[in-house]
Amino acid sequence: MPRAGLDPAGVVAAGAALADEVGLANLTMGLLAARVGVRTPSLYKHVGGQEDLNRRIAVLALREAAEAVGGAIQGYAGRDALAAAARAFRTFVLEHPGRYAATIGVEPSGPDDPLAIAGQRLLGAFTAVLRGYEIDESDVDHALRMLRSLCHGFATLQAANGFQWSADIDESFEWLIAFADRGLRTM
Amino acid sequence: MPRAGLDPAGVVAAGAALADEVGLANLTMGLLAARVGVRTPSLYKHVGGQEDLNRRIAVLALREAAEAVGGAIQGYAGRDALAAAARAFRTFVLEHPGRYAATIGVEPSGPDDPLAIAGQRLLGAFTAVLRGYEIDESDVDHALRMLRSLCHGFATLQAANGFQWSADIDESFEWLIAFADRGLRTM
DNA sequence: AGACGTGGCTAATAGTGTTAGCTGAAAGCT
DNA sequence: AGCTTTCAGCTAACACTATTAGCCACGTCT
Repeated sequence: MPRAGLDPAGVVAAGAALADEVGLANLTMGLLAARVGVRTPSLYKHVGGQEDLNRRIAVLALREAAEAVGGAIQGYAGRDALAAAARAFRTFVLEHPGRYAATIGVEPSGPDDPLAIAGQRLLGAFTAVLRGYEIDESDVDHALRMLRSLCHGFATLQAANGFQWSADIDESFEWLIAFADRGLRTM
Repeated sequence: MPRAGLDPAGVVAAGAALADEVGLANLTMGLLAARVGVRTPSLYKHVGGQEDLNRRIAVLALREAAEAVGGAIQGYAGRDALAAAARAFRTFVLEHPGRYAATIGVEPSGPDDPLAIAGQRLLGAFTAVLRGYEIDESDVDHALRMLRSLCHGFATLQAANGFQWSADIDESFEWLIAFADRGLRTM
């Protein structure tokens, strides 16, 4: 039996890619094993099990999302930064629905959990966007939650085909960005 | 073997209640069977299987949510209606996380699918809220999606414990309602 | 009372996650 | 080089869940 040369990172990356392709719910250990060219039990040499795999995919997704959003806002401020962040976030979720779905419902075990750290990094990117607006210190947390709810809600609803009827979805998203921008500017 | 006197509606109601208690992911056919006092295979006399059960729970949840939101806004308009609708929606999701989770990711098969009809009813309640604002016809769809994204995003993030840090969550939600109201009033 | 439809049962099958224990390939040491 | 050690991958086995097949008794309807 020739070695496949796997490591945890490779397994997680393959799992994330597979989740994007077939949907997180259809990501099975057997399917992943076949994808990386190995029998199912061998996966347990690299990840602790399905739950552990899910957590690691979530960490990967949050890091990538933070990277995408953080990179997109570089050099922008105010409305431009908001638009860039929102678009980057939505694009990420739509291009990687499986790994993003893995982030929903996982709870960090503590403040130094890699999951918590990755989440904070994504949050940090949105916080940077808010610095381009004149917002009271006491409002920043609320505004952050509002942005997160808007982006998360819109992206997940679209990913789940939650918008059935007519109007153009891209147009709605741009409208939504403008709406948030106006609200944040007039505080 | 005395008959248990079950029917589809009863099974679905029990399934929804159980999903709220243990989480949708942990809702197993065996657990549900035990709950209603019957062996697992007997459930298949009332529902088509797990997927069918999930759809039916989703329909129930959407109907109940529409009822809750629709009832809450009766007699109110403008900001009061918006606040009542948002609070009712969030309360419903937090009190019934399992059945609400069942609504995510299910797609109606057609316009006369009970699922689609129930979804439209919920949407209708939010549409009624928007009638209290002076919004261009062309903006209504976008505003509706914005409201839905905000409420869905906030409620699901909170239900999944997505808000980790300090600030008070109820306060954030009220802030969010005020934010949306201000934005909708100044269009 | 007798016939019938049907809700409940047991038994069996398939698929998935996981653990135990073996074995040979790769890496390190003398 | 040869020896040892580690460990990635394998097979076998088990537990749990969904689902189907087929039987049987309860309750209803005439």
